[in-house]
Amino acid sequence: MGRTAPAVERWIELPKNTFLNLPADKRQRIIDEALAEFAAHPYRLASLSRICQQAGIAKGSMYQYFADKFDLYMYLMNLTGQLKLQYIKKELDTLPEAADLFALLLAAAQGGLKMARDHPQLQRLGDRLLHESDEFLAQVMAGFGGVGDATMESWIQDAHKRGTLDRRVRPRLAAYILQTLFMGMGRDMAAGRIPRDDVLPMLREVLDIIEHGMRRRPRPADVDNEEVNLG
Amino acid sequence: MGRTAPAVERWIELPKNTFLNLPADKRQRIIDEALAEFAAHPYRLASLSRICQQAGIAKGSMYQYFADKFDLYMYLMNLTGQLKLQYIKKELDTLPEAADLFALLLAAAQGGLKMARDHPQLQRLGDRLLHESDEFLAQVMAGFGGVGDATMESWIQDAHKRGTLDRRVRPRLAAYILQTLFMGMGRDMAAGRIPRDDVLPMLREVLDIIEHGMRRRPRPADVDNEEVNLG
Amino acid sequence: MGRTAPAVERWIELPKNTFLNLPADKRQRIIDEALAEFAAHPYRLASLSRICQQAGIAKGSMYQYFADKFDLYMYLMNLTGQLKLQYIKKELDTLPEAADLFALLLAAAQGGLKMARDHPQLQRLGDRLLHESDEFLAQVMAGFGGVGDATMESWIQDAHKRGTLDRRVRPRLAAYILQTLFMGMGRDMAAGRIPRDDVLPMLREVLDIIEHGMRRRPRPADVDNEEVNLG
Amino acid sequence: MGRTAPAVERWIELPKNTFLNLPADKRQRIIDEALAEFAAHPYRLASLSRICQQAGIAKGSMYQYFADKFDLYMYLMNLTGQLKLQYIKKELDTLPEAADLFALLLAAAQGGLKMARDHPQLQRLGDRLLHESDEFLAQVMAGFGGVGDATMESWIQDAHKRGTLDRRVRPRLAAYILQTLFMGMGRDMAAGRIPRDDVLPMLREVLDIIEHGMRRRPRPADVDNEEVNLG
DNA sequence: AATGAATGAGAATTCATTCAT
DNA sequence: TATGAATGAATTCTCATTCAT
Repeated sequence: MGRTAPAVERWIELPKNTFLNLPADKRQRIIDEALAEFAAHPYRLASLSRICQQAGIAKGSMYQYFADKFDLYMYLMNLTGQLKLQYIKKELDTLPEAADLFALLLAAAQGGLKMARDHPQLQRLGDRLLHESDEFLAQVMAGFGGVGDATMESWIQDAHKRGTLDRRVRPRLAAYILQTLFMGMGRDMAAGRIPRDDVLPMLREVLDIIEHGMRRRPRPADVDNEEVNLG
Repeated sequence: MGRTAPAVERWIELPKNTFLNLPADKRQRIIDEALAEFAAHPYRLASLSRICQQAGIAKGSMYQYFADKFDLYMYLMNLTGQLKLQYIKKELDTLPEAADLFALLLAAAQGGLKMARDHPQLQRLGDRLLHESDEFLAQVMAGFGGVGDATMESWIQDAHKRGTLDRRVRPRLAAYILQTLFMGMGRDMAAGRIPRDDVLPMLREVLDIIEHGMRRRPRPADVDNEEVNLG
Repeated sequence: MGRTAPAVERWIELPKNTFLNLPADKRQRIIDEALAEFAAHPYRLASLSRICQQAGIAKGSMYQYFADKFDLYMYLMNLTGQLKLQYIKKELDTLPEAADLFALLLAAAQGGLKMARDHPQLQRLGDRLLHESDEFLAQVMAGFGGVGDATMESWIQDAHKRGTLDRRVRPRLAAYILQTLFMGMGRDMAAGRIPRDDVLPMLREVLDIIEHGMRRRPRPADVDNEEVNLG
Repeated sequence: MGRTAPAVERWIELPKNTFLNLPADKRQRIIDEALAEFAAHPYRLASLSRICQQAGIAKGSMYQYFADKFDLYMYLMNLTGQLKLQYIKKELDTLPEAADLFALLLAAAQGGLKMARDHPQLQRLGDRLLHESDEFLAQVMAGFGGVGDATMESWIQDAHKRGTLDRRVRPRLAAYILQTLFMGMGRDMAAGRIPRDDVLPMLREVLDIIEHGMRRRPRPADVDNEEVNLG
């Protein structure tokens, strides 16, 4: 699947100049059709022939723009990542300097979910990644430098320092819970399992629960009682 | 992809007698290799040729055992479902009659995660399903009689009646949060992103947070204040 | 297709004793299903698996009864030929000793068509033969000793001697015309293109025309005139 | 076998431009080999692999030229139909305006037989059609706009009006007799059972007999007498 | 004598990629 | 720079035949 060339080399070629010099509308057309195809099928089943046919270009031309199928795919993944960052940054910029952890989380998640809502295909493109074969996933990940949910973890550590969160809540775990829920909601919305308009209100409900779950707990005694039940 | 034959008829053929009469080790060998293949690739890309080659049987033989690729796939899905039910049932049986909601949840999730830990391939097989085409998914689901995560929702409703949970926590949403987290953990563990031995302790931590997030909140006034923060 | 063994050897094996010793009903069952299959598909597409399944015998058993697919096929072809001869003979036996040519023809054709009517599958089995590949046809024909439409030719020669027919009608040609028409009608009836009940009256009409076309022509002059038109 | 796509859509693709733009000799080579294959085997058994191998092209290339096996087949059938019409038209054009029925028939049949003589494979291709499954036949026929042997029947009706034919000769039956004989002769010649050079003289002899059989009969009384013989 | 599991060649079709124009 | 024809390996599935029990 794909090639065996080392990831670094791959990265360099990304799209050829021939592609970047293309008239904007033609370039966009190709991007759109490629996205539609890769969002609709797993990598191996996405068909270059179909993309070319839909975009109205010759099959040979695609190879003037990108080294191969994998190159095109990585280009799209890159676009996706950049766009998501933009969305998130835009939401965070609306916050006051000293915003509370859950305000940050809500803003970030809103950014992500808004992107998923505005560009469901990009969301699906990303989701598919988790379900590609391991070899393929490794190949793709080699291209990205560990996209880092480290950011979220650091937020949580900050909140700990401020004493907002219960001390037993490990930052790693908290980040994991939040990421998992956000990704799941994004996936389900992109797949149409959650109506578009429900997703932001739903996000608030989820965060409300999580916040209560993580905040400093008033009377440790109660907690211990319950922990007995859990055992 | 697959066929259009009515689900009921399909069900009957499932594996042919030829397969069931096979010596146990040979049968297991075929199951193992098929699982490995279907766990590693989406349905359409999973290759019968590869399975046969790995299992050391002739390509034609596979068609003595199963009607076609889809039949083999459904057989594996069936095994998975049955096994998962066993795991969950076993955990639930250890609970006292009048167990608390979170005790139930912990037990059920423990069951699921133990299966995922013991049989990561089965877990991945199930996960892939979400990423197949809608059409294919419908075809597979037609074969199963509504697997029902209604159970979890009904548990939550019971807890509401007993007054354990905050009244603003909607059962649907609560069930969604829990399912998403459990599925995510199962997937990540099966993919090796969570070490096997960490998963059960981690599950407790997660449930602890969620429980605190959903339980009855002492002073409603505080909650309202916090909602301001979230805006 | 089939084998390359010399035709004569083939002939000898025809059905093995294991088949002839079979209980009559089981034997008949096999014959029936085999006929249905070979009548419905060209040789290469007729499926032994299907025959066995329909007849309720094991695939291996078929090879206890017949050397191979071709052997079974030839056995059926043989049955067909014998049955057709019986039908024809029966019709001819109803005629007076010194029957006229066209009475003979009508009787013979009636015999053939009655068989086609009573056993459309046998008729189709025979018809298919003409459309098998040349190699296959040669192989089959090698098994039959030129089934002989010589009989018909000799009848016509007799009629010539009696002066019934126009002297310009060559026996070979006359036989060809009649055979072609009879075969065509048989085929069309077996294929359902002619209703069963219409076939015998239709045969009379056809023979009526042919008879008038072949009988001694009163005034040769007229004929010559028309021959000018035909040129 | 084949597809279920509506006939009209099919028609459009017939051969792709890729095929039409091919150098003439290569295109012809492919047509020749395809004809040889489809003339030698029923549709289902005709092998694209064999055609490609014989024509010296890659298997994948065939799918650049035609949508699928059925498309190639229909293309050949089309060629056949067009060519046959040309042959027949050419013969009919040699006739005077007010030609006699049997002059028309002779001309038309000569056209058909000349085509069969010049292109025996095309003839066999058409003949096979009768022995395909009804379902397949319907699919093919859906692509043709009713080839119409109504023409011949109308000729015969005209002849009736002019009083050339005996009034007891039904046009339907007459047309059937002629069609059956012509088709039979075409088939037998294409299969090599009639020497090429014999076929046109033979056709004259056949038509001479048929003409005498159908023309107005001088003394009805005689005819009745003969009918007694036929009984 | 009867079984039925095993086999492997061969079928149609798809697709990323190359290369001459 | 753009084209689109050519390629061949890979896919699922069928079937007559063999052979150990």
